[in-house]
Amino acid sequence: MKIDPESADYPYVQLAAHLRRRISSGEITSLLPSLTALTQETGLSMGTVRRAVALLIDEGLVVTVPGRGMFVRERGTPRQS
Amino acid sequence: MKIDPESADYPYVQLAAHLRRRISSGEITSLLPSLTALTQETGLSMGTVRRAVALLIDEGLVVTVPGRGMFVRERGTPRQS
DNA sequence: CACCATTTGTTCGTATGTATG
DNA sequence: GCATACATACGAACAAATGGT
Repeated sequence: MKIDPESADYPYVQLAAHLRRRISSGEITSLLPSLTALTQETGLSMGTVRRAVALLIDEGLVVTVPGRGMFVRERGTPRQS
Repeated sequence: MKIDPESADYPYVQLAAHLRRRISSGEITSLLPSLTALTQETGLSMGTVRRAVALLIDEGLVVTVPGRGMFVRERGTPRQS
């Protein structure tokens, strides 16, 4: 993914929007790329990637499982397993 | 304030709870201590203090104004000025 | 059982940007 | 221009959970 530092939107907002699109388009169905994978894809730092994901978690779109990964939350599933 | 590293709660959770109490008790009425003041009071880093405040912002309890400070949101006031 | 690789979660210190006065 | 204060980002470290060897 390309992050544009010149954009009016902050990188973490851009990445969140990008992931939102990849999810709603069906490109990502269950398991999201790991944090480290996303840092490499984007060139962003881990903290910034984490922050973008935090937005999706707040939106109830994604759930995370320590040691496992980050998953697209299924419809009608509790936010926290 | 005292942050207990041995506590089960994370420091940012402890601080958020502490500020919530100081607000609901009426000890803090409008202007909160600045981020730097809170870092000194608590011994936490700026990022961690910011994170605790972010919780209160999400709860609609606090609003921030760059260059001004952080304020207790009045009832019936929009979250973002 | 122990060990280890992977992954998420938190924190730190610092730097830079932006808004206010 | 300058000082204050919030906002974002970076890189690094450490912990905890999971799953496989």
